[in-house]
Amino acid sequence: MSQDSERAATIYAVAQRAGVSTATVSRTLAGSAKVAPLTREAVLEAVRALNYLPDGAARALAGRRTHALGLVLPDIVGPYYATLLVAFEMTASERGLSVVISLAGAGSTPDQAVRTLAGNVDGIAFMARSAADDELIAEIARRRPVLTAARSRLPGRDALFAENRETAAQLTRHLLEAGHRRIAFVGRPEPHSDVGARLRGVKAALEEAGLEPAAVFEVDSVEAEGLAVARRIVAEEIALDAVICGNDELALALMHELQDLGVDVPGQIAVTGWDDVLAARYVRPGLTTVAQPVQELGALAARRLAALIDGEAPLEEPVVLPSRIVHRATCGCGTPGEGEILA
Amino acid sequence: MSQDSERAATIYAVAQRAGVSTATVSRTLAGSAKVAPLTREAVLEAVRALNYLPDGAARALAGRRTHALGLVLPDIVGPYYATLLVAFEMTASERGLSVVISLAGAGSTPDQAVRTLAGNVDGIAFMARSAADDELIAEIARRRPVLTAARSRLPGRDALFAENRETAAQLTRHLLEAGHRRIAFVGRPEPHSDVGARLRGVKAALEEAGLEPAAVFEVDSVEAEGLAVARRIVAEEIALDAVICGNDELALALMHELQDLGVDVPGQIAVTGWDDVLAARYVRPGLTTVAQPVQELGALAARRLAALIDGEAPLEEPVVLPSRIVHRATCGCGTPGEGEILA
DNA sequence: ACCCCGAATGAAACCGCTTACACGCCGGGT
DNA sequence: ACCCGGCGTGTAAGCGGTTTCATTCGGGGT
Repeated sequence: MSQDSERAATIYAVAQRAGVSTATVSRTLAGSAKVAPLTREAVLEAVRALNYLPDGAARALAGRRTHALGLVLPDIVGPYYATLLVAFEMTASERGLSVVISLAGAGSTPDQAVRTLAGNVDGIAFMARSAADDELIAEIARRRPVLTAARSRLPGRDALFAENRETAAQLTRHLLEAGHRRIAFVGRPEPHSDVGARLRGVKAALEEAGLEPAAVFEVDSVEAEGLAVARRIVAEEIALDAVICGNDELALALMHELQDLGVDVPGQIAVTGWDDVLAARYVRPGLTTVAQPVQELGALAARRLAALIDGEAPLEEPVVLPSRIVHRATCGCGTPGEGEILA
Repeated sequence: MSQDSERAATIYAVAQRAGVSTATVSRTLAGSAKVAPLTREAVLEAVRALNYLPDGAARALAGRRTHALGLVLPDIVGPYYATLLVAFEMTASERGLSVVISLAGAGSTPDQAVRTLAGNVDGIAFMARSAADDELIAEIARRRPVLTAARSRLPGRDALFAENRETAAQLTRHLLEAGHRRIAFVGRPEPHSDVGARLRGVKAALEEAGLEPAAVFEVDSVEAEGLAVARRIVAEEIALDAVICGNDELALALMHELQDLGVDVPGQIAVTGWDDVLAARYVRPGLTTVAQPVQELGALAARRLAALIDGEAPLEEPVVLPSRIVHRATCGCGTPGEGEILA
């Protein structure tokens, strides 16, 4: 046996040892109502003596509050979700709430997992392209407060976003100002995805300049695809001044391979990414990319969800947090700004 | 209001609508005991019609099982913990268990958070240098199955590790074979930490060769420190052939700065890291580092914890999973092996 | 001395589900 | 025809807390 076999002490045992009723123990521990100092001491001493651990399930059942937030994420590794998660958890735990996560991998039976999750928490935040579809979220929303982040919005529910479109347009204009004309995009612009919004921003900026994308490579955001695109560009001699990638993995792989194939970055082809991962700082030349407000997104999600659970009204409008272009060297603008390694 | 105000359907409502008792509903949903096909259908239809969502708290209370695993991590971002977490969650969810995380940040009041967590789950995995100390873990262990990973072992409890010492020794020997003699170590070797074990391995291998570390820079594993160490090495003209870093962040920052200061890596100074982060593949020259079996660690932790909860006996011996040196170019051995970007 | 009030506490009714136990029913063996 | 054994189902007792409501008790005001 891993744990001691003595049956765990209950609130009744504590009450008995302290010579009070369970109500008093409960009140003492909750710190809510008034308890006479002497009584309080007796209770606390009994708690200590019995190594009493309140049962979360019983507490949740009686109090009609699990004090837990659900977080549904795609099963993707990488700094983006890790950062989000950390910020979410920290914010939740500051408020005494715990976090139950569910990685709605496309493979499994996410519906059931999400439903079970819903039965175990006070509210759920659905992040990005997690496998839960709108219909399922709507179903859950009828029973629990719910919120979405970086994901298509549900009418009447809180929605959080990191800015994509305008930032992408800005990035594109920057590239245009640096003299690039033949600009390509790499990434799969799925309907309501971030990457889709980025492509729209790029197109919009290009259109302002009377241009259109020199090419759009619709590939998944994984390293192997970046590599493949680089090879295609060189092999098929696609004439390009710059390529805007939907994320950093893509950009890093593409740039690395371009260099291996003898292409000068950014001299011949400029490259940009999105996310500002660690590697973006360390490759040479430094990768120009976009830093998203991931921490803020995670923290805000937890805060809003807690507010909704406390009965606050949903926000009228989606919240859009600003992203920030990090100028390094691969955009070829010649004036690298910040983005250096913090000293 | 965020969610519909109609009171959520309970098992009683379902039973009534289906014309059966709550026991039958429970049995049907649990899929455990025999239920007549017709009855089952009636129940399921009632569940659907009422959009019934079982209350996890009530279920846990009655069943004396939360069906949840606790995971305590340091509040560190980076691919290591993200990968661990993903593997842990996937493995848990395959078994129908949910995962409650707690980031035991050194700052907060981790003890209380961990205790509360313990009251909400069937068992807890303590990972790496999370803020929970041995005493606290021992206290929890008296009430719940508990396991540690990449962390000092608790007598009588399961313990999982990634190999550190021998791999570090191997890495050191490799450096020696490449002709390096003056070898330094960078990282803070805290008592039971991974980094400590790595330093011991380095020292052991050096000793075999009749050497000792040319220097040990005891700094935290953050970029800024790597940068600072690089500057010291150059400014103080410390004569070094190679520097083994406790993790990749340190190695990347150090190497980048060394290069900026005109030092040839690995020509003048070889550099190695630990963890095999994404950036290790993309810097030039490619960073030689050590890949840890993080996924396996996470998955195994979940599997073992589930087993302990099911009453299995703890393992007699700690489990040590092998790490793997990824040879790239910064070790200066001239024969870069694998570690290329996956095509 | 009496009354009233508030503070501290206790009794007990839930919260929604699981499950031990009991029961009714039906079919096969004797 | 009778008995017995299972199967399918219902009854009801918890699981371990929270919270409402009532009760007790000690003072201060008049």
